[in-house]
Amino acid sequence: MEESESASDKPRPWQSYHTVYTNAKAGMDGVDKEKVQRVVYEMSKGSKYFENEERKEALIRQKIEHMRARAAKLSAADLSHYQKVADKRILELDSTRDLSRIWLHVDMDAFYAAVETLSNPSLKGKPMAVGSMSMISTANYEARKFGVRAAMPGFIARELCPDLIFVPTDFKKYTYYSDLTRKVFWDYDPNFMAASLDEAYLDITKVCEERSITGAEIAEELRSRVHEETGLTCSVGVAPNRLLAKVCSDINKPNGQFVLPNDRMAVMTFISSLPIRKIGGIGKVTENILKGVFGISTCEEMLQKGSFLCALFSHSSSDFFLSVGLGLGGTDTPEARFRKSISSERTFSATEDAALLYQKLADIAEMLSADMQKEGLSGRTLTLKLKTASFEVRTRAVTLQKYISSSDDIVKHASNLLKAELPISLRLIGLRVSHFNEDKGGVSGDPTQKTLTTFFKSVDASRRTGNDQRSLGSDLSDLHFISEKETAISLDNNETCHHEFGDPFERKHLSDMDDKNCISSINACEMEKIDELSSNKTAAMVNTADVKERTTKSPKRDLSRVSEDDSSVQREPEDSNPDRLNKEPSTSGNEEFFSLNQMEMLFWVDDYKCSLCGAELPSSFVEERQEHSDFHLAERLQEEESGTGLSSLIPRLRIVPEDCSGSQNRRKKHKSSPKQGMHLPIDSFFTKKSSGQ
DNA sequence: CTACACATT
DNA sequence: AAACAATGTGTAG
Ligand SMILES: Nc1ccn([C@H]2C[C@H](O)[C@@H](COP(=O)(O)OP(=O)(O)OP(=O)(O)O)O2)c(=O)n1
Ligand SMILES: [Mg+2]
Repeated sequence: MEESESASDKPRPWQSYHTVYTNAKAGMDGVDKEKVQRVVYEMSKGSKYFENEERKEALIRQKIEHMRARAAKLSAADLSHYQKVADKRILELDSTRDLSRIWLHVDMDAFYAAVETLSNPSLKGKPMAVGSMSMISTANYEARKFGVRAAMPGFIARELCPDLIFVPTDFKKYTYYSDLTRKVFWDYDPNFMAASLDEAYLDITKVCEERSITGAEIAEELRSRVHEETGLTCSVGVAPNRLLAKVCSDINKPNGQFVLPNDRMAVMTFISSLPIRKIGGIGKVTENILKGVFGISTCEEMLQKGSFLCALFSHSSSDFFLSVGLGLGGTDTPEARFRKSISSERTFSATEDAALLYQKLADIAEMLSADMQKEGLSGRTLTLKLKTASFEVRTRAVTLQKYISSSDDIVKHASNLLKAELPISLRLIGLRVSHFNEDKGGVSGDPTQKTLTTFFKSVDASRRTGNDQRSLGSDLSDLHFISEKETAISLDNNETCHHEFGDPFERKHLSDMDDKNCISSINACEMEKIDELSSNKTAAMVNTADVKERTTKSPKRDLSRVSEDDSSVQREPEDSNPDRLNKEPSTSGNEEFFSLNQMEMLFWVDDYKCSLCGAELPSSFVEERQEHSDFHLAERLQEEESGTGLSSLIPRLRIVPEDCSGSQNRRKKHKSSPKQGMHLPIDSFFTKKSSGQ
């Protein structure tokens, strides 16, 4: 506020620092962005963190310059060619539009903060943030008025709002309330996809039909039911696909809803003036690049600049951008995917003491190994992640001949990787294991499928548009199946963080955009479905409706993890830990879902009784519930097994195909697959080569 | 495959 | 004083 200087000559260095904290977000209406910018800058400048941010920004600026130069070099002939390419792709994409489904996205308002206020009403009306001085998970709307928001360090937030009250995170609480909301969601779509503890996607097509009522009415009813059951408010978005529904739920947040009719014209009108940054998958960097290089700020401009996008970006990236311009998104259903990697990392005060670093490494290996054991995982690729004292991140990986999972094996190989980096001053060490064996995909026919998939790639790939992905399994009401993980961490005191897993919604792609290509993906998803397994045997039993065509969603598992770490704070019972670190309850529990879900759905009636066997377990017994669901899962798996022949299964089994290369999407772009050149050879040549010089 | 970058919660 | 953690995905080489 007051930057009282009227003088225009005064230097304002903070204006050059681009924080993400001033981006539009619900509750940021009357915020004095200039002040936030200045305070964040003042609190940041001179720090190692800040210097690294500046370095990264400089690289992005370079990237933009480079792309600009390439765009400027395109000849009239090139542009003419790409215009044709773009027009053709737009037509193809548009032909995949499916306006037959009605998707609803629910997003709880200031979730963690709202839950904390329920348990401590005295917080009502006061600016409050959930998290620590190091990191804030979220803030209530009173605090947001000051510019305080998720992902902001607490010490900076306090500067913006001196009276800010800090409340440590308590995942058990959030999981409990999340389960309550899911119970409501389940009534509208038993196959709903949970995107995180506080978000979910529901395909309400069927409910609307059966009850002959509109999406708006369902939204209204669902919101009031959620409020009745939990005392919490949420915001809803209803649209023809998930990508749009997600955007819509943010429009009238908090405690509001927005319905986008299943009408092509309505969609195009809506999407046209929409800032691209509102689309999931388009973050700070992508926004800057599209704006800086092509002057694109709104979705409709994606179509207008289609020729440039096709000329400078990879096929998948440009397809994604074009589909955004058309307002396309995922309308299909499920598929659950299994985790592809598991990792653990820790931040500590920077040190260059090799012995100390090796000790930290061993600690992390221990935690990771423990997490892997909980899920019976073992993998061949080990990746060491390092963050230097200057915040520079490095990764070093090795792919082994054999699968490893023991702490000793991990430490052994990780030490070799670290050794090559010494001497070095680090502030974080992390380890990730991927290339699993376990899950392997067993189940019927995977191998075959993969192969086939490969072939199809070009072909069918087709996709269906949109895609999102999702994840989650969905359902299950209670159990949180899905798992979301949230983690909180703590550093010194308690910091917390968290996060959940993903939601997969729409796109992913991204990547670095670099000059040539970048991003991509869009559709995708498809993939094989696992269904084989699950659906087969089990599915048969229950299925709710069965249908949706194929399997319906399967569950997904998820990942969750936890780590514990040093001490710190609380942790609850074990695995799930409390705040600080993350936690999530479940862990292995998730896996079950998928099967459970499909088949019968294990559900906690009245929130305490198992729908399958009547056993009573209050939702606060997170772990116990997991074990319980595991038990049922195991039952099902056995049944399945006998049928399919999987043999070892363990709890998690199912695996999905996954394969490394990405089957699903196909689009990965040329890169990996040599073959695909078919469709875009021309583009590729021009794009990369000729223009690039 | 490896390394890196981006995104999301 | 103080800037997380976990996962997925794309891409270049
Ligand atoms: N960087 C982030 C983003 C989110 N969260 C947590 C806290 C949120 O309560 C929860 C849900 O995320 P949302 O993005 O939906 O944010 P909120 O629900 O808090 O607020 P909103 O009202 O904007 O949805 O996830 C977090 O810990 N760190
Ligand atoms: Mg929310």
